[in-house]
Amino acid sequence: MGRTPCCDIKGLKKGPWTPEEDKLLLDYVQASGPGNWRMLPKLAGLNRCGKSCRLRWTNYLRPDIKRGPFTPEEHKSILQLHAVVGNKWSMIAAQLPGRTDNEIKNYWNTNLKKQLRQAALAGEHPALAAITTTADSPAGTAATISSSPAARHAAQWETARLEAEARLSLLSTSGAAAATATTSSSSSTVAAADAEHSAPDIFLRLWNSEVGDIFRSSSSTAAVAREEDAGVLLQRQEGVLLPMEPKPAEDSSATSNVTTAAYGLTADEYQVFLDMAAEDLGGFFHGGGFSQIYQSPSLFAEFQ
DNA sequence: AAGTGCCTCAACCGCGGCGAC
DNA sequence: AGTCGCCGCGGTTGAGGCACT
Repeated sequence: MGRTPCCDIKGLKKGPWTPEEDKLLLDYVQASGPGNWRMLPKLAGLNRCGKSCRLRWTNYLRPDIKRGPFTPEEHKSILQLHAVVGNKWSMIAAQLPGRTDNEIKNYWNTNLKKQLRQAALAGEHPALAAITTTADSPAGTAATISSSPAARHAAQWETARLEAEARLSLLSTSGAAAATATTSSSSSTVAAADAEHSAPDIFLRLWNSEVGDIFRSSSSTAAVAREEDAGVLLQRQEGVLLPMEPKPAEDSSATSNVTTAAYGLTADEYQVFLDMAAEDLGGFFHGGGFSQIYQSPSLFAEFQ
């Protein structure tokens, strides 16, 4: 390849946008619509790369962007969606109308992750401690999981399950505290709202569903050995996932065998499992997500 | 009032996916 | 089938604002 990135072109402006540049971009997009970001700067009279223009539009200038602090519903949705899909910010953003992936990512990194870590360091949630610390470490869980899809998937499910369980525990604790304490902090507001909703956790519901049954039955026996075989660099210690010493990379030709062997499934069976999970989650996502569920009593009842 | 450290968030960077050729 | 180029995503950075001493 070796293609020169568009932003390497000399003379293009970088850094903060001026109001004049914003107006040029806004006027052009409103007149012609977004698209062809590569050509847009030239057509709009901007001395910026297309990438920068797209980012400015999607994260700041778009008219449907919602400003202001996250609501308790949004807060909870982010927590639960993150437990299910991980750092798929665009996927999470798609469930929160008016919120950008960048905004959610920042919110998570500066707010939610800190909250979880503080709770973990307080000794209330050892599982969270392992998750939040290893996830931050370059040599931690996410970074050291092998490239095997099955291994990644197994680790994601396991991590999400532990995180969801710990979070439920955290919410029940903080919710009870919020019911007795009368502070005005945003976190207690959120906790109070959570306690008020006491809604089921999407991940635990999925975990306890038919999809989870299949996953558990196919992966529970000799789980540790399988995780090692599959290259999942984790070890379980009293319910806490800890990073293991890295093993030499698997031969790529053997990866598909490892994939299915890790679960004790044939390739077809594994695909069926993935399809079922996708279908279950897909229905959830296409149904409008958590905000939709919370706003609709019938949907909420159905979800329980 | 000045200095310092922390936090937030807009913006950048690098990479991968995917369609066009 | 291979290459090119655009787009979008996730991780990271750093300037500016804020709180604290």
